[in-house]
Amino acid sequence: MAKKKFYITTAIAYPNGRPHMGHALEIIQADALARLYKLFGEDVVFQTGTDEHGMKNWQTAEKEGLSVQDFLDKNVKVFVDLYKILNINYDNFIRTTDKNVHYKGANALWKKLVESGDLYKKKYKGLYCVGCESFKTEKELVDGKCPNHPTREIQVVEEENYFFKLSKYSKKIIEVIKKDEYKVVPETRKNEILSFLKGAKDISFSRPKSSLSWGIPVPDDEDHVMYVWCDALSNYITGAGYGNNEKRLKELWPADIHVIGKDILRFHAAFWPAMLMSAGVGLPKELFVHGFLQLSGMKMGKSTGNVVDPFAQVEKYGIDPFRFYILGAMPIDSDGDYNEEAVIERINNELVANLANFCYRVLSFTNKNLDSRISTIDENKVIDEIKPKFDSVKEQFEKRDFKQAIAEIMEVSALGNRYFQEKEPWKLFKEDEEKAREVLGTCVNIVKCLSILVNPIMPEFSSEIQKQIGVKDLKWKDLDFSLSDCKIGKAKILIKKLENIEIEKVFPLNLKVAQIVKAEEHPEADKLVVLQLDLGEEKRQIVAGIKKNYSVDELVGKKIVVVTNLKPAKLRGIESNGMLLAAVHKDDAIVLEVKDAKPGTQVGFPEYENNTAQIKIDDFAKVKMKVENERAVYDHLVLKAGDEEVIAKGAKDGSKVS
RNA sequence: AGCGGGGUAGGGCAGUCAGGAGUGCCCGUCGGGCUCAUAACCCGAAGGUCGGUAGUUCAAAUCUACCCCCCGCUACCA
Repeated sequence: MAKKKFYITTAIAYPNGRPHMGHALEIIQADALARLYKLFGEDVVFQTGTDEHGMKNWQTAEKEGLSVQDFLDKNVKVFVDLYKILNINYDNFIRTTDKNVHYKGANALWKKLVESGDLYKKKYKGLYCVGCESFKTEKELVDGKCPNHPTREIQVVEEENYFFKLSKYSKKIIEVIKKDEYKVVPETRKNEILSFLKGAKDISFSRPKSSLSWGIPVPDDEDHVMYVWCDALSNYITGAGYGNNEKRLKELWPADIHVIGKDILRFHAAFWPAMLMSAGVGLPKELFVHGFLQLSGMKMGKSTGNVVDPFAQVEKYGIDPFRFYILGAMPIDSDGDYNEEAVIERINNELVANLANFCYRVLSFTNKNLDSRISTIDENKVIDEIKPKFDSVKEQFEKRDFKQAIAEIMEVSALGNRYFQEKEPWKLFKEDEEKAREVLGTCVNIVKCLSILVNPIMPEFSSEIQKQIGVKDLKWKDLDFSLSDCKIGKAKILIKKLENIEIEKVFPLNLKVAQIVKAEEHPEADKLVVLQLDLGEEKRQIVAGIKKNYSVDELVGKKIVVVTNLKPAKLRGIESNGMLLAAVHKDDAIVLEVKDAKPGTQVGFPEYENNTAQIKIDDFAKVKMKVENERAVYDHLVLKAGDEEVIAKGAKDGSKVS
């Protein structure tokens, strides 16, 4: 029998829109693992793909005026393009709309579950929200309404669906997860799923064709379509040959690692193993669950045009540095942070200054002063210090802690830098060339080892360094100091320090100075006042909730700050076209004012661009501005109208500005 | 509100599960060294009541209980 291959997968992406940073994160992590196990000498098969059924895809396609298939083809291509740009070395790309491979496999799996007696039909009566297109539980409702669509009525809908006996398997699954036969990494996720499994109920496994037409038909029952579990999760085995290529399946399955995000833990650590058990298929060995990337400083979302686009980021920072940052940004058991200032900092001060510079420094020195030749190396202290690091790096990789693995690698090059400094070869080579050759021999070997260690993270950099040394395709077992009496190639700078990079910072609000020309009490409300404003070029009417704090008379003539890009709304029947800014602390509200600035003057922060796109009230609520010293402060910057600081007179420090 | 994450030096983090002198990393600041290298590298210093209170203990950043504060998600969520 052929040797078992090392099979690693990512979750399949839902190609309903463009790929975002999260997709980049997951595929980079999986790719790094795939490369790691190749270094270890495994025969790796790496699969990714797309999850193409479901109402959302269907609807979005319709909205764009395309046939579903055209829509999907178009979107999937963008994912494939991204993976190419990211230097992702996958072997198989599975699409759930693939009739030859996937449909066959999914059908085979369904039939197996039927044979095991684990699928049964049940009438399901549920509370259905048309807005969400999904069933809600009693608990999720707020005052009997869907929290996301409070204006719509919840309908009681009765459907007949197939159900899968998850409950039958929950005990067994708890066992295998506890024993690490199905290893859930990290620990926190393992605990989480174990507590979920205790109360696991059977799951709905199909949808009537009438409510979900875009999916795989249930075998022998035309009225039903498979729900996402059998349709999507099954990709891991169908792509490996289940139901379509038994020989291949034997080589690949069980999967060695599934890489997924924390949001789909339940499906992979509970539903999926239960399905496999029911079908009599072995379980995957490991489930590696990553957190999310928080896009700090720019988390305003789509409406403000502030989405971080992985394509643009790679373009800006380069593939390897981007991979380096992404992998280094994720703590093993919590969310990571992506912000461009940190990206630049880490690339410049760690990647370039420490590691890349060490490589160049060593190789170019050897080129220039030693005729590119190194000799045998002495037994020496630095080697003893470095050798144990190889195991530490491996250990961290095996824990899937890329962040720590990178930290360990950086220590190797830091040790190299220190050694170079101590030995002062730039002096030594003038007095004792042979001695200098030994020192550089040691250094070149360190560079060689670094090129191996760093390979899963930065494949391009790794192979380029090896090229410069004159070696190729080194594996983990080549981590040694055996390179001697040889000539190296020409040194080149591979990763440059980033300078003059512009980080586009957008302040989500478009603020202007407005003078109150008229103020009246709102006839229908006891908290609101209606203000007529002069904004220089234009007039506006806004409604503000400050009746308790100000009389209408004292408001007239004030020059205040108004949000001008807010979607207009009617408040108790009167249209409000904007919102004034005030410092709010409990029941106090103090209006932000300016003295000299003319009506219509742009208000903002010179460091930020002002967003002009219209935003919704929820987006506005996300803007964190606070009072410090009677000034409005955002990101440590003081809000200004031209040169003039905007004042909230008498406002307490820490008051929210809203 | 529910769920999740967090509060450790001026900023950003690791350390906490298996308690043992505040140990460490990156940036910033200050001082020194080096000049091979991408103004990179090396050495050193200043800077902390480890969110609070109470407890367990010979010993608590770490364990227990209670409390306070921040953030994220319910949405393009991998």
